[in-house]
Amino acid sequence: MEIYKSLYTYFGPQNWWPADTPFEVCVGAILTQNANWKNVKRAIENLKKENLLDPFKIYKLSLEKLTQLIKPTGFYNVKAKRLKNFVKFLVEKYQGELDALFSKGLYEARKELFSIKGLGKETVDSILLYAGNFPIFIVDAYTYRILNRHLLIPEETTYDEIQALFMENLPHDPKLFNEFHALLVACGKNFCKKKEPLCNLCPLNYLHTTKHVILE
DNA sequence: TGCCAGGCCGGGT
DNA sequence: ACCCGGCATGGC
Repeated sequence: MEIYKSLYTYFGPQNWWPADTPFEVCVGAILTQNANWKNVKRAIENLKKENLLDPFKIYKLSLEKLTQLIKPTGFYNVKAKRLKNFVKFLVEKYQGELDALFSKGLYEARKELFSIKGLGKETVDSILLYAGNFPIFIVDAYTYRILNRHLLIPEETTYDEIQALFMENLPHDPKLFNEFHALLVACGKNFCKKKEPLCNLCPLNYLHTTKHVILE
């Protein structure tokens, strides 16, 4: 919470996820896998321009056409298949309705999403939090690097451990988890980059100097 | 200009 | 059970 406040004070509200619909969140979550968000925006624009940002339309779209449209995100061949896997799941199992999936509850929906090839932990959790509004904390490369660099976690810490760390120390509030993750990304983009081992301007700078051990 | 981005899978130890 | 190469474009 301390960290959250520091980040919020510095960066302000992030207004995530940048999308018009829950389905757009899901598409963005898949396309942003190890990709620059600006490239993802371009790909989503391509889909919107042709009015294809819809589960049934992507379901019917040819793989080749889909591949062309999402090219800017990189890894377009695998991502096109992943999108296809996702919409196939959604259309054939839930009539294309995300709400039907989400009505199963957080952990059942999470299990279902994991069964889709190409959706890993971060992608699934992003869908659950930002499209489903479920209180699940997302861990990503920024989260890991920021915590590790400020000596809050050792190198070998896993996704599940980091997620548990947040979820055991914070109220399960989707609004809080939403903002917190977005703030960590903002911090990571601006300060805790791979270069620059020490981030003097980082609003979390105080953490490793004052030997904070816990996340509260 | 080279390194990196809001990961994930599959094959090899 | 880990470890690592492959996937690939555009930003800065």
